Amino acid sequence: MKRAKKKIFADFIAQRGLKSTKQRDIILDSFLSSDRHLSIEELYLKLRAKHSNIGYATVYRTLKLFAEAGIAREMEFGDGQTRYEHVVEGEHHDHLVCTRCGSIEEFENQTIEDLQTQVAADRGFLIERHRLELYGVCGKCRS
Amino acid sequence: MKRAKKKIFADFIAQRGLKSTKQRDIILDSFLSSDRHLSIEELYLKLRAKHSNIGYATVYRTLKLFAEAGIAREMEFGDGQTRYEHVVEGEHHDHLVCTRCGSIEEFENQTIEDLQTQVAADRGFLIERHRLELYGVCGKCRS
DNA sequence: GTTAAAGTGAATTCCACTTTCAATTGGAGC
DNA sequence: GCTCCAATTGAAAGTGGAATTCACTTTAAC
Repeated sequence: MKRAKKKIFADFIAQRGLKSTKQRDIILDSFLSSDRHLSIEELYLKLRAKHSNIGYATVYRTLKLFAEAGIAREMEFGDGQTRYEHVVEGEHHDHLVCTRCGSIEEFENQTIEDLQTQVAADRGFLIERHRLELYGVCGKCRS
Repeated sequence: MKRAKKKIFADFIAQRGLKSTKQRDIILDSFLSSDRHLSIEELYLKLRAKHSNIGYATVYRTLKLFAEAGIAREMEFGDGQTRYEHVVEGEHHDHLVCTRCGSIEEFENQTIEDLQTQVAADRGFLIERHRLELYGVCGKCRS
């Protein structure tokens, strides 16, 4: 899967006439082997540990590129930081966010999706995207 | 209803040992007779038109107070600005946000709520609150 | 190898709040 | 009404994360 993502990004780069650089390679590598919901800051700090010469701006711009290339998605869970999550082809999911430990789980529910579409249709509204987040206490924190 | 909200806020003020000031009265009045999803900036500008002596910081702090008093709720719809919506006793609703004109509609769907609770329960997760927003094009913008 | 376009990163700016602080103002007790 | 003091106000300064600038570097296509 990591291969596939790299391929997608390489194609994106080529198709847009952009350049392949070692910073982008490093950032992509690090992103792909990271937690599924990473903020710019977190990735930047992680990178600094090994590559002290990569700037915040580059991480910021590269993540934006990932989003444009379709291998990452921008998310925000109310802590004021934009997070980037890995995009899996054809998959859509919503989130369960633990307000104690901050962990983020994912879930899918087609029935909920269908109901959303119906609610919108009833009002002549055409849905482009949605966000559904459930905040609460995860199993681990409850026990 | 406007009366009821004013009563709630007056009680809140009294109970917390805070003071009743003309700025707070003016801001509350303006808030209650406004659109249901107002940003600080929007309310501030609206107020400036009639009362040039009310500062941004006061509007900001007063809206926070409204939220604490339970007559307003903080919301954020991805445009980077915090919005305050009117709270109606015992009511819960989600939002339909038009990405063209920025209008915000509300809706309720108990079945969706129930499914959310069930999804969470299946994972040992206890929901405290949630956010569900559908982004797309409203009926008006489509026609 | 040359070179022009693309990329980089330290530093700066932007922006939406948030807090500070000196001056002002309710309001409880005379 | 008058005093006193904590609460309030608003201009201005501060914050923190995002976004942009700009003076170099690198790439990659000749």
